[in-house]
Amino acid sequence: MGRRKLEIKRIEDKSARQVTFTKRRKGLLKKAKELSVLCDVDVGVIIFSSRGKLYHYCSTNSLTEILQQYQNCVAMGPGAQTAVRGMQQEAKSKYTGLLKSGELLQIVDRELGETCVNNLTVKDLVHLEKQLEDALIQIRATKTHLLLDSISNLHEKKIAE
Amino acid sequence: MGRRKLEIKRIEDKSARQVTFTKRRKGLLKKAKELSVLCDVDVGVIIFSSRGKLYHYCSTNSLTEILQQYQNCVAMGPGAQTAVRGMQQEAKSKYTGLLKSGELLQIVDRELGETCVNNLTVKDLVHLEKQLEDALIQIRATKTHLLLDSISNLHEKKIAE
DNA sequence: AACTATTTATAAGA
DNA sequence: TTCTTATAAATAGTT
Repeated sequence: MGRRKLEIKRIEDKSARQVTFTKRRKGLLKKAKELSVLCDVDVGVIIFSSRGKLYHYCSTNSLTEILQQYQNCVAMGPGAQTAVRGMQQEAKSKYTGLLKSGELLQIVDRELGETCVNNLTVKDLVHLEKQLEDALIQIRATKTHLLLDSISNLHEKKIAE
Repeated sequence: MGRRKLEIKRIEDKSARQVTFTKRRKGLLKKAKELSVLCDVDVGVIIFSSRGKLYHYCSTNSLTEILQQYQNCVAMGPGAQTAVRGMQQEAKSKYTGLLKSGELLQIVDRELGETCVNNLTVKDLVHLEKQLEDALIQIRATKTHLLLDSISNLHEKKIAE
């Protein structure tokens, strides 16, 4: 739909490619929205430009929700969801305090046991993911704390000069 | 683009809605593919019909990669997107195989050693943080992969009925 | 960034 | 439903 019929292959001219990207990206996102509204379905579109910039559309709050639907489709039954949620709560209350040396990691390791990752269930992975996230939060908080301490020290020294 | 101009709102007639869904779904997936080829970008499209049937397109091997990128970009600020990309490349080359049982965690734990977390340096924490991030990326990729596999299985079963 | 000649998508009809 | 066709919409090349 233009002056000429365009062969569908990579546009070599960088400038032309960029222009086409802008036009067609807009078009695709518009059509995704129209489809979702007209037909009352959930639609998600993700576009990563070559420079790593993200463009997206989704009919629900976030694509994560759509992923959640994938999970819901999984046969395990509706009870599995509640279980996962409960497990996350447990993890949260269990590790609210400061991360002791390797403690959390040991726990994770123990739970992982000798199981090969190919035999892990989604449930296991969700659990592991949550624990790693908690550990990261702790690590980052500690790091920030240390950095702020260093800045304070420097500041005091400067004042003392 | 049809005999009449169509207002973009839910089509109430069920039959007409189904016909439009079939047509526009095909169109959207085609346009997604064209965009990805013409402009050399990564594109993912997920469509969930109201009956829970899944349709999707992705330019890379699996939706897993794109969803992974999306998850990371959404979790962090938009500025961190480029950094994430680099990190993922690094993690990918570092842990090309599957994550062995607790292997990475054992490494982290060993590096943490007997040191109390309060005595760690910022450098140590940055290192630990990085490793946890890598582990998270692996876990998430594996989880998404499992989920998509489950969907495929379900889909096949449904077709088999 | 706008324009417009054409192609493409598709709404309604057969 | 599938195929057809008139028309709307998207967009390639131009200015």
